[in-house]
Amino acid sequence: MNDRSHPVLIVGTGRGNEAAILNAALDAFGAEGFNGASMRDVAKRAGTSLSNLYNYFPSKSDLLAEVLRHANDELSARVRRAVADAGDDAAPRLREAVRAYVGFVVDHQLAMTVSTNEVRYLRGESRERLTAARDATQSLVAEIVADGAADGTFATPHPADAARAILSMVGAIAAWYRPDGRLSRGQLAEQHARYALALLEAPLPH
Amino acid sequence: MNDRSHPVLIVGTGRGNEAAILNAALDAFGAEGFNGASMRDVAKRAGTSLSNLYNYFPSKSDLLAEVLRHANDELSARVRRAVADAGDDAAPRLREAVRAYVGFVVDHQLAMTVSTNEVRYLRGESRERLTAARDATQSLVAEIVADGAADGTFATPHPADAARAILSMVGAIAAWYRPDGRLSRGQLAEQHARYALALLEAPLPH
DNA sequence: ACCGGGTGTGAACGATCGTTCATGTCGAGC
DNA sequence: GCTCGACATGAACGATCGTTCACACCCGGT
Repeated sequence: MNDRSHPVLIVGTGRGNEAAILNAALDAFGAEGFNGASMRDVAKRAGTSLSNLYNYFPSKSDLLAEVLRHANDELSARVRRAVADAGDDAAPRLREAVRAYVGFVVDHQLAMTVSTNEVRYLRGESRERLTAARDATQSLVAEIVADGAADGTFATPHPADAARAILSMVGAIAAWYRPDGRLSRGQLAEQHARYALALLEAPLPH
Repeated sequence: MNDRSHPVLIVGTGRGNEAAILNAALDAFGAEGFNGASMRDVAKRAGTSLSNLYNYFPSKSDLLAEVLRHANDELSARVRRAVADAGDDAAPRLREAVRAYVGFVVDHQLAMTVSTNEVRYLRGESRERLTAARDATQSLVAEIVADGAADGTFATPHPADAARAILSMVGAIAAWYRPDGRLSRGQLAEQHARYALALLEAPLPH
């Protein structure tokens, strides 16, 4: 049991069963959807009791919010790290950002799926906090595109929307990717980096 | 009431309240998700009684399956029509296919959202039937890409996956498009047609 | 005149939901 | 040795769920 094809998203948090509960919630929400999964499902997957969940999270919604926060934190950290090591030119910076983004989607496919499909079930402040955090992550890519468009590296006449198109295309990988499929993790990242640069009308190697 | 910014997806079907129920189910599933929306919600939106729904559809799942079938039928018809009038060359054929696809997403944003987000709650035969129908629709675009790659119109080294990337990018419009936003329906279609051709590494007008 | 099927309704069933509560254990700090 | 908070449990609450049922209305064919 617990033999996964991907790294665990949430590691020890200091509190007793918190990480186990969060990972269980990720699995449950991913398998059945937020409304389809019950707190009893989450408890069973986490190997604890139903009522104990409420010692860690005040409600099912808060549990979802915490899961999504951890997912975006990891994605954001990966993209930030990749871009920081990519020099100053827009093209290689974008290439590395896309490769990092694809890497997250492959490594944490379920987290990406839950992030895109279930965020709409959050309400109020937690919804806004998460949307803002996700926008910040996406801005990492959008700024590279804007820089490249400004200095002529990217010739696309619509750079502002192109960033969103690229992120949509990359995020959607989570909906169809299978680890045992035709494409390896590396090939997938390479292909999508090229798609992104082509879409931006950047010069490509032949 | 019933003052919509988009055309109604399902029109009269011959049976009494069938179309009203299907459109109500589309609205309910779109607003709350399949598991979040109740049959009582659907009945209220359709202006009929809870038990009467079961005179038309044997279960909530069958109701979802019918909604998704109508949505894909309309999308498929639009793309087919557009491609049929687009001549023989791959580039204009792809352009018209993407424009038609974007047009559907804009005109039936909720249907597109429900189609992508809720299809996973179908099980068994209805799930397979719908997946097959959706694959057939997507193949309309995939075949154009394959033809264009074969005759050299599209220079991308990865044509098979490029079609999926394009459809992901276009389908994702449903997640963010707002009718009162910066982009008109026509501009959105034009931009995405260009994104698609650029991604395929086709020659572009300057 | 009657009858059967399509269409409609309100009440009800058993199951499951998110959440709360009373209670228990256990180890760290005084 | 005692206390207190963190962690854990099973039972229970009221609400809501999908579905079924018994029963009515209406109308075209006999």
